[in-house]
Amino acid sequence: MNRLLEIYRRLYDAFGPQHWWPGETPFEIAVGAILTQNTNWGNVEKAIMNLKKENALSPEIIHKIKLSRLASLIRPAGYFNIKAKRLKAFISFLMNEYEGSLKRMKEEDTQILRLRLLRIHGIGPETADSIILYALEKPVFVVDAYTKRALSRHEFIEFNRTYEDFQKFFHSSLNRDVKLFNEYHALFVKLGKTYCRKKPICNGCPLEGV
DNA sequence: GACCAGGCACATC
DNA sequence: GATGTGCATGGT
Repeated sequence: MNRLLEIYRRLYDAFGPQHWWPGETPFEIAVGAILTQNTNWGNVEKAIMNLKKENALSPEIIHKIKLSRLASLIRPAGYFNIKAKRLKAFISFLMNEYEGSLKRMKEEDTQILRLRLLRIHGIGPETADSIILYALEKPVFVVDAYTKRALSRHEFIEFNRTYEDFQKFFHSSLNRDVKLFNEYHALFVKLGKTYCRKKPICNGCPLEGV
């Protein structure tokens, strides 16, 4: 039995479907992926609400809006000066290379696109993969801090391995399935919020004894 | 008041 | 390649 599928089954049985990503459009998902960097999702929702309220949640508006104005709108998400620049950088890329269209971006070869996203200032591996998986619905596995904690605590792989090492671990033993990767990552986040935090609450953890 | 949250870039050794 | 630091709001 594939151990990673065993973990998936346990998480799914414990928590059920997670209905990710929370967002109405691919563009909103991509914006959320940048805003949620090291930040509680509730704060991101407030920032996105501000953008919607001002009718600013579109590539064209964010592209031309003043940096200081954008920063003040996304203030609740934290790191707002940095994230305003990161949003601008991503959207310049989207406008210049794909006519502001995520549908166009989706047509790009996945590996090429991933490398191009990683060259954008402020887009690292987790953000790039979140955009590819959740906004563009292409099968790459998203690794985050919760995933690393859970797998290292249960001695599957050392915490200090690289992002790519963790990702390969999943890619090499699971089918490249968008739905599976979507649910699996979301379940790791759920697990992390419930049990596998910096200060773990291991009692009752569904991964006990895997 | 301390600690944490769905990272990333940059400096320094 | 490894380690340390700045970025910042809001909930527990």
